[in-house]
Amino acid sequence: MKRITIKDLARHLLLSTSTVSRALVNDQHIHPETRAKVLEAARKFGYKRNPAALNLKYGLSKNIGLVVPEMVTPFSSKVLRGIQNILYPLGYRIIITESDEDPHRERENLLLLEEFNVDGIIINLCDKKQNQEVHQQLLERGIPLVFFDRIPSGALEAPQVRVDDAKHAAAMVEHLIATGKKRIVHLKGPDNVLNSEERAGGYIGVMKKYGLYDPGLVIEAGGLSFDDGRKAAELLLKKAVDFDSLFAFTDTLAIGAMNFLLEKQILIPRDVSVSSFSGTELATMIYPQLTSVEPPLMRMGEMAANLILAKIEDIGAENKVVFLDAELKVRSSTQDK
Amino acid sequence: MKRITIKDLARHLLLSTSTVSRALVNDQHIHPETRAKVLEAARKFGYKRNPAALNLKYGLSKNIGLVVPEMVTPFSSKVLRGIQNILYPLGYRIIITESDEDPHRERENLLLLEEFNVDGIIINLCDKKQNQEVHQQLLERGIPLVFFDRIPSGALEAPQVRVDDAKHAAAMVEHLIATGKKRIVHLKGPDNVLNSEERAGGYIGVMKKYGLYDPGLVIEAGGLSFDDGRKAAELLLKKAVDFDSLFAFTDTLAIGAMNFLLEKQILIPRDVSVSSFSGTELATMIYPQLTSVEPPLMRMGEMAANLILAKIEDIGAENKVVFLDAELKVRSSTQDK
DNA sequence: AAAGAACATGGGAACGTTACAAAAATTCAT
DNA sequence: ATGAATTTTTGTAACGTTCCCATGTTCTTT
Repeated sequence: MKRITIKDLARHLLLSTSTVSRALVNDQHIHPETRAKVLEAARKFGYKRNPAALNLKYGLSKNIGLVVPEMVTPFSSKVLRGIQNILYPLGYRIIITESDEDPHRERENLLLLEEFNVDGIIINLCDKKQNQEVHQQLLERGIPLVFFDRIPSGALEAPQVRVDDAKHAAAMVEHLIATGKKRIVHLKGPDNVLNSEERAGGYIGVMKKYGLYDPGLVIEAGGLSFDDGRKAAELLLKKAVDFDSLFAFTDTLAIGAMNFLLEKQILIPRDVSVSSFSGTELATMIYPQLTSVEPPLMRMGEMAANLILAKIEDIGAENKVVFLDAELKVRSSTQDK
Repeated sequence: MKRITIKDLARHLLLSTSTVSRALVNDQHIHPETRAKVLEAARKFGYKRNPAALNLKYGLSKNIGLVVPEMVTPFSSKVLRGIQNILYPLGYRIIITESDEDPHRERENLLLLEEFNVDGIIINLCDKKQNQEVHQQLLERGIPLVFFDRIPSGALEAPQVRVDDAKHAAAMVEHLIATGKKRIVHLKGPDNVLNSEERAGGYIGVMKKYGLYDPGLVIEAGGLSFDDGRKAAELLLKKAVDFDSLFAFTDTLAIGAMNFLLEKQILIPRDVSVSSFSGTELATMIYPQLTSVEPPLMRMGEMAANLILAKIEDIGAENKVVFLDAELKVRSSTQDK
């Protein structure tokens, strides 16, 4: 089926392509009657402008790349939703790539997206500094980047959307303490993620404030998967750490740990209460439901989309760092009932 | 940053654009030495062919659309992974849209993708017949469709990738019976999904074979969400249905039901064993882990990608219906230990 | 040595759209 | 009525690439 082009319309209406084009873009230098006729014919024949032609003409592909560490949990999907909300109505296409928590794949994804001629890239890092030269390079080549959630350690000239990790981690620990917990384990995220340090910082601050801090309570997960969570819990038991609650860097870690504890007949929340950061739907899919700090993921996506649009429009636009407020959702994993 | 074009290379090398082009596409009518020079310059200046120009020239956008009901569970992500495996190396971009289990949004997504000028669409339906005119229309306009997992009820001229729902459902029921269960509830999928009927068919067949069939054991879920699963379980208890196990249409339904049962102190698998179809990572994220029929999702995606490629290459290609073999994964939700 | 074959390169059109300059048609003021 | 001002329309180049045709080289073959 051949696509209807402006030429087809022009031929049919005995007008020049320029006139038809002007009618379609609502230019002022055109007779209202002519415009009406063109619009009518366009409707009738189902004319749609050819994005490729525009791309070629303006050098803008109307493609935005998205790079995320994984899509197994609903985290990225939620952010994607937000991005789509903003970008689809504007005619942008979104190309998604998964890094699989592997900086090497992240690098490949970024280069692939550049190949695809994207107008900009929205990215959730898998490593706080591994690909910094690539990011820098992309920026220098005029491809704007926007970081969200997991941000780079160095000072890159790019906007960011994030939450205040330390603040919300602190709030969570306060919550645990308020429910009477004293031996709160922090399942810290891996070193290669900047947020690990910040959330741990929030935890340590509050623990110290109440005189509860004990370095033995902090245990670092090797990665961010369920399995890493399991292994961390296993280690806790093996080391015979005395604990009454657990605050994990992430949903996945918390759930992995929780499952291991349940297998060992440790009841939640009766014996140990469990909580996490970066809560997604996952937190409500499991039993018992997981208390978690939930960032407004959809808004995060919308914000990131708006920031990238601003950068596309004006490459010199300010590199804002936007902090969004997360919500502390208390669920059954931290309250006996 | 200006993109390097063939013209730039031509100017620099004092050659015509035709020659440069020929060197780059490895045409035979070119002196090896010239080709080497061009390739070297291309490498040095970081030349990349402009996809938009090719799109315009050949009328192919190298965009493939993907339409899925949801991305909250890892189901679609897994399929996407498979699709990417095949299509990204070939320079295709994949544009993802979510229908949110809403035929109206599915329709909008399809039209959006058409607007985006995709070369083909891979789709997992949210309703077996709601948008059939749209699908038909797209096919008529020369946009190939490939269906996977949830397929249309009518006979559309399009390839499909699926599993044998009845067969695998039957296998699951056999498994439950083999573990000594007799009162097996089937949490049937909603009417608007074709697979519901087929999986229920497999269930009924085996139940009858063993003389265990009782219509009272079949309960239809209103939808496919966790909540629909919860509600179904609630209904089971309210109706005081006597059952010792449960086979759900889907992971999400099974998990929703399971959580409700757990809340009511019904232990799994001690009191009731639970199983599902279309298992994803979700099945292993929960406690106890869920026994499930797991279709090879990544291969499903790869298959779908290959089928759409065949159709793009030759619109008249055969409309194959590919059946993939699913695996029955037995986990703790159906075995006492 | 000449004619033809084989090879290597250049020129230009085409894909669909828009923007600018130019031309044509219309309106207006005197 | 007539030139000037204004409105409307047209022609054309350009975006980057490829491909066909034409032209110019070099190499065979007799």
